Order: sequence, then C-alpha cells, then structure tokens
Amino acid sequence: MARSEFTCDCNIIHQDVVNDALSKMPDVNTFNKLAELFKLIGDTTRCKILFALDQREMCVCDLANVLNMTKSSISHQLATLRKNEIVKCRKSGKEVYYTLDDNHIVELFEIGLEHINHKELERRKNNEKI
Amino acid sequence: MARSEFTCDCNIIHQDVVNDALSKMPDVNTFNKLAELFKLIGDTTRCKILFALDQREMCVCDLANVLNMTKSSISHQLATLRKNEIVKCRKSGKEVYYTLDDNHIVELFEIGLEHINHKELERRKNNEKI
DNA sequence: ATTATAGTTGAATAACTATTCACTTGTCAA
DNA sequence: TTGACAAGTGAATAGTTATTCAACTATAAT
Repeated sequence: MARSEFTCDCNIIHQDVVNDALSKMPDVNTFNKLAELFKLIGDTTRCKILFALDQREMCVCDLANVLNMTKSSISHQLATLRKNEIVKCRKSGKEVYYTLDDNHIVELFEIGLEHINHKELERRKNNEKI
Repeated sequence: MARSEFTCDCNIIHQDVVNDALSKMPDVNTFNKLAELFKLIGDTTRCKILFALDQREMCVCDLANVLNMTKSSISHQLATLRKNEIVKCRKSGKEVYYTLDDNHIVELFEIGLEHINHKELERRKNNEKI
C-alpha cells in the first residue's frame, strides 16, 4: 500500500476493513458535490430563505423584510443559490421574483427537522429520568 | 412595522406576503440547529467518515487509512461529530472504535445523493438535445 | 429628463474552520 | 520499567465565506 506510506501517519491495523471500505467508497467527485449541497443548506440565512420560498414566490425585498436583513445580503445569497440551481427567478417590472428550483431540497429540510425534533425529545426524556 | 425600519433597507412591497411568511417561520433556534446539522454533513472529510462508518465500526487508524489523512485530522473531526451526537465510540485496548450514533444521518445522505444523481441525469439529457 | 426605487455586484473586512504541528495521555508488549 | 504506538488536544496557520459598503444598472412614475 504505497498510498498510505506518505500522507497517513499510522500502520494499517485492520487491512481487510480498510480494503473493504475503500472498495465501497464513492469517487471523490461525488463526495465533493454531496458536501457542497449540504454546505449550501447549512447556513441559517439560506435556510430561512429556502423556508420562506417554500411557502410562495417572493421578491428580494419581501425576503429582506422577512429575514430582517439588507437587500444586498439577501441578493448575494440568492446568487449562490441560483448558481447551484436551488432557486430560480423571473423578472417583472422592477422586481425579481424567486422560487425554489428543486423540491428535493424541501425533502432534505423536512428530514433534518425530524432529526432535530427527535433529538429534542430524547433530551427531554433523559431529563425526566433525572 | 418598527422592526424593518432599522436593519432592513427597503420598503415593504407586499405586506400580506411578508406577514404570512413571518407567521409561519419557525423560531430562530430551530433554524440555527437545522443549519448546524447540515453544516456538519457539509464537509468532504466528514462526509467520507460518515460513509465509512455506515459500512461498519472503525478505529481512528482505519479511518485515517481509508481517507488517506493523518490521525490528528481525523481525530479532530471525530471530536466535533461526537460533540454533536452524530457518532459514538467505545474503547478497546489502545484503539477507539467509532460507529454512527444516529441513522437519520444516513437517510439525509441518501436523499442528498439522489438529488445529485437527479441533477446529473438532467444535465446529460440537456447535453443530448444539443 | 429627472427622480426614486429594486436589484446586482466587486472589493474589503471580519469571523469562522479545516488541517498541521508539537506535545501529552494511556495502553500494550518486551 | 521502558519503548512503541493509538488517540486526543491546544495553538497556529491558511483558506474560506457571510456581511457590509459603495457603486452601478434597470425600470417606473412624475
């Protein structure tokens, strides 16, 4: 295993375990895209934007008011969401209206919320025991 | 609306839309926790660790070999995952064996992968058209 | 035409974070 | 007891990124 001699600073204890895992690991590109996707949702501001847009179409100004932030800040975030095809927009007069491009994101959202609620419940159960 | 006079730099265009969204928004704490959760998965290294641990229990050394990174780096990441109750560990001799604490994470993983594959398929379809 | 407003954008700053490095702890084997 | 090695950790560094600020464009209204 020439590979681990250089960057990894330890011996292989369980050769079989390591080999098995290596054979099942998706390629680097997949991991990068996956991490990128989660990182995109992993920001409070963007979470709020996505939640708001899940209700209905909104212009930048609406979002700025809902989140109580500047138009510029919202616009920057919308730009990154647009680049990653998470939201799309249509122009009407002076306003630009945004909607969710992909409803997969909402699905992720909901499972995330479920996880948080689950953890919260568990925490409360443990507190009761004490 | 005193609130928007201070930090938001624009007038409210659609008062009804803004009010409706505000009434439906979860509290700040929920958004923070949700973003935190996604941020936790939104890192290539941690993604790989979680994927590997989804296969089976592994010690730090195994993970270091699978990811081809230093033990220290892996250990740091495992510490954050542990603090957030995403992984748990058991000690056995000199080794510390890690497993996933919560299988919700894997669910999130799978939907994320689905999303990526879906996008990839769409992209290929569009390329064929041209 | 001029003014006002919605939205975008590039640069700068400040805050955050992944990795590295050097060191420490704990356990096993000789 | 000593040496070797797995793992953890605090501090430092380097890279990333959210927000701010100051323009700028485009559209609508007077």
